[in-house]
Amino acid sequence: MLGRTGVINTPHGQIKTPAFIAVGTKATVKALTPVQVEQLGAQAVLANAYHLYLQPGSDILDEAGGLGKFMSWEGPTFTDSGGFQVMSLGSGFKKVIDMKSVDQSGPDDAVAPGKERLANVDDDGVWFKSHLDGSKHRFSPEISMNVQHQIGADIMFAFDELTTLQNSRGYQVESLERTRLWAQRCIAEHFALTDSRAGKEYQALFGVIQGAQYEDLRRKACQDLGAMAFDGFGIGGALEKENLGTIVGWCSEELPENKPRHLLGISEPDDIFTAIENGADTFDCVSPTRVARNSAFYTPHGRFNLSGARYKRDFTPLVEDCSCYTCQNFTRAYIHHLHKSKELLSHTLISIHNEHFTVSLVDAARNAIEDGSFFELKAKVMSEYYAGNPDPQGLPA
RNA sequence: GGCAGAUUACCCGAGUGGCCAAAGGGGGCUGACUGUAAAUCAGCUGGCAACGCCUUCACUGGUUCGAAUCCAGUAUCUGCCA
Repeated sequence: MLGRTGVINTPHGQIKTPAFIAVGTKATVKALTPVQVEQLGAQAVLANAYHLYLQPGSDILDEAGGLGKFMSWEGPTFTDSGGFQVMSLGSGFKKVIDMKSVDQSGPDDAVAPGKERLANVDDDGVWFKSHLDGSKHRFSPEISMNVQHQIGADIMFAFDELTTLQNSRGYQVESLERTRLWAQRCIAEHFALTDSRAGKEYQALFGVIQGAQYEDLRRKACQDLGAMAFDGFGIGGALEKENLGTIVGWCSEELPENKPRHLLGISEPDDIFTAIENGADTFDCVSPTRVARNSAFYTPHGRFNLSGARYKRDFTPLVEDCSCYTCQNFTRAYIHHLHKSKELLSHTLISIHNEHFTVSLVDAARNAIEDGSFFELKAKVMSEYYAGNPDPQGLPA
């Protein structure tokens, strides 16, 4: 058991860990007001440097007084570095999943069929083609840090290269070394910027651990970055659901005990428990809100799609005992109707529920660690989540 | 009353002799979504005992080896002239 509880102190308050961080890529948790985000229980919000740099421009956030002030969120904030976009705009995330079983032998920089490559990596940084207007932009460790300092979140991430499962081991090694060098440059730039902004509140920098599914690479990355002056670490990269726990475990064993570990982009209930058990402190994920906009809702018995005709006359809440605003006030039939008639309120109501569900799950795990009932809770959650929905995603085996 | 035109699947709408159970939308149904190019994407959408059969393109009859497509009549609708 590597799971633990703790507290992350930020200029905008504490984060009790384990904690689920709501994703607000473009300085908004999609479809939700900050008041709603707070009331559903989220402790912090994570935005994205690449997106805010393109629109409205990180200088605007700077002028506004920083991310929190700009979006009127008073709690702690994070920014991702734009590293994820190296992959998603580079190889095309959607197609990469499809290609998993198709082509393992192609060139490492292969672009999915029918996709235009919008990012190209070199040792110094990345050329991005804006997904908004096609204009060309340069991101590097230094640029990412400057952008993130302008955005002004409490916790920032180092600029990294996220590889895919299709990349060869050779490429993973090459990429990992690039990410290591970039981490050093991020720290140097971060300190330079921190010095030049004397008097400002302390902002933390997390390094990002890559290394795909390879134990030696993961451990080495942790040792390398763990020795650097980071305030915490993100565990990122291509990982299959089955080895998520194992990989997080390797990282937790190697990384400094006294620094927080954030698992990037994970939120399915089983994954959360696996990750917490293996030492992850915080999480973020787009899933609760994205899936909500496509009408799927989480329940203790699995994830279901509210667009189904079977909910047309279902006058029960999304989840019977749920304490969220949505479940306290609305029925499945009503939200089904909103979704079918394309009313925007469906996005809001389901997002509130899904975020609340995920945040609460992590909160429950935290409490369970404290009173020693973590494994009991995990067993209960896991068995229930799959009982009503034996194979919700074809996983796990 | 006269002249001209229209009628296609749940809706809109292509198709004017065989490659047509019939393009394309919409709607409907199902599924996917894990550091957000995602209010997105994919599949299905006449019936069936289903690699084949049956019933459909307003209705009735006809021409033809073969008709959603051509002809005649009927019905309804739309313009213009009275």
